[in-house]
Amino acid sequence: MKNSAKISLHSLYDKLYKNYGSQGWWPLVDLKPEINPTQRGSYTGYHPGNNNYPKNEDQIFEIIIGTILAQNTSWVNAEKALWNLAQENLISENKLNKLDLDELAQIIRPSGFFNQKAIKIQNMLQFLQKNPISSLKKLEINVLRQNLLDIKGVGPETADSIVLYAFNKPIFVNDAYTKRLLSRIGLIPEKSTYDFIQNLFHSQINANFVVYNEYHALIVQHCVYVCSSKPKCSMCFLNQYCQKIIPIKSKKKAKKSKSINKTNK
DNA sequence: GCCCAGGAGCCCG
DNA sequence: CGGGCTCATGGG
Repeated sequence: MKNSAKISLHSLYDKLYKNYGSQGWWPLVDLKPEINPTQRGSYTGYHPGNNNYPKNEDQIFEIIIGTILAQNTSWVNAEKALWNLAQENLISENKLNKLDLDELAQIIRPSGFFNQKAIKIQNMLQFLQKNPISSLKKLEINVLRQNLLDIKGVGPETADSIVLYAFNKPIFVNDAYTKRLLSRIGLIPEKSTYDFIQNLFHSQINANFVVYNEYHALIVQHCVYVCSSKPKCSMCFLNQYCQKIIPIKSKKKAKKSKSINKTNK
């Protein structure tokens, strides 16, 4: 287990891309009548089309709302909330500004944490009134990121997702999947901080919007279906590089230290 | 019923 | 600065 060869971040990207291809994030809601809920992004693999093009302000706005709705939930659930908004033609600053907090919360219910997320969306709306999307586009990347981080309810992953996927600026989006994958293949310690992991990518992968866009999306793709919390190591094309191959059907816990706290809770 | 999902804020030592 | 808690729906 320990003598597996380490893979570089470049090589990891190449292998993910070779296996999964372009992910075309960010997935946008598509209200075309022939597209029913079971044909949308979350069901067809998250990426119905290539979204790597300059976005208009409506699309930027939708992505910003989507990043908040997607916090700590499945994209399927976040998309249901977006779908609810879209059906009432509410994915616009003007419309959302007229909506009161409780109405908004009910509409986005499927995304979970809906009371908190409604507040976060309103915080974002206030921010956008002072800082319209047209002006945000002109900001230097780190200034934009910091402005977003100052909004209550926008943490590092959400800010970076907006910078990258809404504004097409090159920044690497770290997340729970990235940490899980990298720690399993032995590239980082399990308790690495957000910034440490992000800096690792920034130091080894040249700043490029398309690459950062695809890289994060590819990691999500791989971790949802293969390197999941109960990983499918036998079908993983990375298992020759992995430090933590978990045999299928293993019912006993690998370590007993951590599970004790949980079961006694 | 339990576990998990593209986090963030807050509190506490 | 790190760890634990809270927020909550929906699918497996």
